[in-house]
Amino acid sequence: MAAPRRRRVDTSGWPTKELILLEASRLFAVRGYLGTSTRDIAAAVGIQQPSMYSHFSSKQAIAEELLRRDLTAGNAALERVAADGGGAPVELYRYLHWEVAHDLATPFDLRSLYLGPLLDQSEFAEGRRLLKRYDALMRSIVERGVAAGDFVEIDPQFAKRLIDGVILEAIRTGALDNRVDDDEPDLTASFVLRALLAKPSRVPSVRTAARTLGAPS
Amino acid sequence: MAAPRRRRVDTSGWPTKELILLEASRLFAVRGYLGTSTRDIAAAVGIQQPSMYSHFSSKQAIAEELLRRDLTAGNAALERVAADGGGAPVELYRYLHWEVAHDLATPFDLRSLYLGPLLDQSEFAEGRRLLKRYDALMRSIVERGVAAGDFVEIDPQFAKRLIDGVILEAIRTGALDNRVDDDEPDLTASFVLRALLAKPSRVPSVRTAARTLGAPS
DNA sequence: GTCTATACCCGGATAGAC
DNA sequence: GTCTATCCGGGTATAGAC
Repeated sequence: MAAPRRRRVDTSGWPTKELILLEASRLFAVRGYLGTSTRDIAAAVGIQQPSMYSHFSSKQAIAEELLRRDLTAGNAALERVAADGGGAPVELYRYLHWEVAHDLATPFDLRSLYLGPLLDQSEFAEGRRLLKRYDALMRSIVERGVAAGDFVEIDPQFAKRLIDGVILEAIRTGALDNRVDDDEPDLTASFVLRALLAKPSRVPSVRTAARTLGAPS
Repeated sequence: MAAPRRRRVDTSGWPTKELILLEASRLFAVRGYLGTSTRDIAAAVGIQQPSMYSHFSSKQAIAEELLRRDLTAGNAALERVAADGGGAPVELYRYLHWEVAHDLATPFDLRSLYLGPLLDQSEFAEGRRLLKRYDALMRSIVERGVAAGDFVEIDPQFAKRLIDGVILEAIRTGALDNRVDDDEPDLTASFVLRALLAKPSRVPSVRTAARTLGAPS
């Protein structure tokens, strides 16, 4: 609970539209989507409130754009990992590593979009559609791992929920400065694999295999 | 994502104040705290909006009461578990088991209170205070487990964050009907212990020892 | 304790000049 | 693309009768 400072980003030269997305994501994270007014966002960017409507047709459109960009990138990474193959443990490790690294590196703060009830609202159907794609891809990996005997015998849907919990925790605290000095993406992926692998002693070899393949860029 | 139905509770004979707390918690969970109006809550209870102010001085007071009850119960369970002793793995198992069972059993739906940015707002200082107590108790267990060599060598603060992620996932999905048929509290606690124990093979004996001690009632 | 009526504020969004 | 001015709806909360 020590002084949660935020990362700093050099925004010089960013177009106004990008600044709106950045500041909106941060205000959404701290005050929530509904707790953030379009006047708050405009003030953070340094423009007047109606000027935002030259870039976005509504406040909702800002949140949609943030969701679209993030979920598209995540799904693309997950698809590349699955296409590269290597077996469910390696694929899961590689995706978790990418996801946590992504959460730590992105200037946007997407907490409230995934943690709050925002995605449950009918207006955000596109985000839900992209999230379903993620669900299917992730469940496929877990199912293959269980079927192949790589993972412990566990309901794949249940395992996926626990994995989601760990990922959301990374999103939840990724923007804060209270992180450990070590390799957080590796620590997180290893934590999940220790819990899932039928033989936890395989974690080092999975890590090595994943590292050989590199990031799903 | 299959049909998330909600649990049903027999509320016959409940006093109006309790009905307000129940319906408010469920509306907060689905629409968010700010997305829920006092009119919504009153309509769900079956009274007029101003009648709520005979029971609570403000909408915020409703959320505070929900937080106070839940966090007080959780901290009490955690303190009893720690007082009973038995070693960090057993204590962690017992608390996680209690917490998940509690999330599945409570009629209140407290998702938005813990998942959204609500607790970050300055108005909810009491909730933050109670949550700090939880943080200290939980970190103490993890630190003892690492120091004693029961757990893998891991930054205790980092391990606690991952545990929090799993607990929050239980809160996030506990009110839904998409759960597995098996013993979810045990599955969740076992998942975490497999990831944390230096010797994952100890999970069965930890579970047995925890079961012998029973629930921290 | 519950009702009706209402005060009052603040939010999203539009109009139209520059 | 940004500004000022403004509309309108919906939100919290209070007043006061029953």
